[in-house]
Amino acid sequence: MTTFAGRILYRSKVNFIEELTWRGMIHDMTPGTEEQLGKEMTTAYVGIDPTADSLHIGHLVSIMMLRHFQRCGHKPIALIGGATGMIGDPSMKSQERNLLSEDELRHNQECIRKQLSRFLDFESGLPNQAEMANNYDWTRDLTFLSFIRDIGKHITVNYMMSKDSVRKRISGEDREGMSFTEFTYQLVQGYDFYVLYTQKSCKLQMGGSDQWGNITTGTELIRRKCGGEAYALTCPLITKADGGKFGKTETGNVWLDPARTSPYQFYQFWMNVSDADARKYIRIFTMLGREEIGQLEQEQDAQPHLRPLQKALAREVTCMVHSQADWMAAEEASQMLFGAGTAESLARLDEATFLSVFGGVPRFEIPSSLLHEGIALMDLLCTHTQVFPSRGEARRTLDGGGISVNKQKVTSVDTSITSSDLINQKYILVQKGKKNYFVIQVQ
RNA sequence: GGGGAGGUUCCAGAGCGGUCAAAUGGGGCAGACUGUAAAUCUGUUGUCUGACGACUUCGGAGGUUCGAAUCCUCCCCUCCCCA
Repeated sequence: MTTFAGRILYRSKVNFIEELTWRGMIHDMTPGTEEQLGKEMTTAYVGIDPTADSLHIGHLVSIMMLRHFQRCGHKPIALIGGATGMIGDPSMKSQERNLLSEDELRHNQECIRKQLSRFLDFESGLPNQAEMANNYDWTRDLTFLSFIRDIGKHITVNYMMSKDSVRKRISGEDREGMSFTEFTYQLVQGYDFYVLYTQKSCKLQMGGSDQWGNITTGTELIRRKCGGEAYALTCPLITKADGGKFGKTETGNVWLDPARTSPYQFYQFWMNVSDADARKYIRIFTMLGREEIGQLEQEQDAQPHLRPLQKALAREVTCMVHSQADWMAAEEASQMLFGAGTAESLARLDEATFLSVFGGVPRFEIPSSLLHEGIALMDLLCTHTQVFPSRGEARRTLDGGGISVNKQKVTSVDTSITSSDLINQKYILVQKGKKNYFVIQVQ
């Protein structure tokens, strides 16, 4: 049909929209988005809040979108929301944000960039090499006057008020009202899109479905201010089948930084996903193809207790975020902990194996002198280590049969621990509930 | 500026002078059942104590009272309506 070189190049690649569609990653998009992507190499961005120096798995969906985008021959931009992050998006219902200093901001940005480079190509020199931007750079010196003159003039309050995120806050049952700052958020974000559109001819913004209103304010601003055509594409918010929040564990966020969430814990997070969620997540968080996933689903149906989906999911994501070695170590540890591990097999472990198995398990250190006379288990768990935050909680858990030491259930509050309980003369393995392991190491 | 409603333990939300560490629901944690799943059921959910009990909590500061989350005063904050 056409001989235009660019078209042929990009037509030969996987179709981005098709890819995301079968993976269940498309919630909504503006008309013409697919045509735009078929026409030429397109630049798209997603926003990332630099609130910490590590990403967590809540960011992973956006990252995967960018990853697919780049694989399909397009150019991804990761936009660090240094400025917008200070305001707080009303659609997230987030309360006050603390202001980051510029140093912190840059530090976080650098760390995030490193993490992103595992997913995106930032340095091949190819035309669709990924880029990073920070909206603080163009917002910092923006004056209020120029903002309301040059940007605010193009968007009516009526338009802004019609957004769900705004409407929900000013009408309806639990209206809370919103500050001017929050109200302005969509315009500030829209301005980002405008800047990227004019400076990097970025024509598409992607994000979670809660971002739809904010994104379309951007496309609207681009249309009104310079008559340009820009597009929006959102993915469904990741949910859990039981309605809980995705990406949280008892201990909080699941981070990509191994110093914050060990590869073992990371692996365990994915292993513990429910069946229903595993089907959904494996499409979103892994690059596995259709056939492979179909195969795994059949296996899951046939032998659900083997958890092939969870295993594959945990393997793929752990390898992608951490490394193959980390995955193997995590899997080995899991085998030992959840497999047929008994008190005897535990005692038989040599130190090297023990360490490799429990490397990712939270560890506490105590001086060896504590054990000479023997020590009350309660003291050990509450005062000398932080396995439990309070004695009351420790006692309650114990009463409910929730504490095991070296794989053996503890039944008495008066249990004490001595040197003879040490594995390899050095370690004590404590379980809080079935799944939470702690290692106490003697110094 | 005027009028109204309200700030309670992780959240929502009762309590409105003692019987309140504070109902109920959600969430969390643990147990049973299982497949390291879901659903269900059970226990638990301020700190210390083996237990009796002690101590710190109901926006903040004072006050009334034998006794306050509950009454009074001032202050701070939030929301709604009118201007």
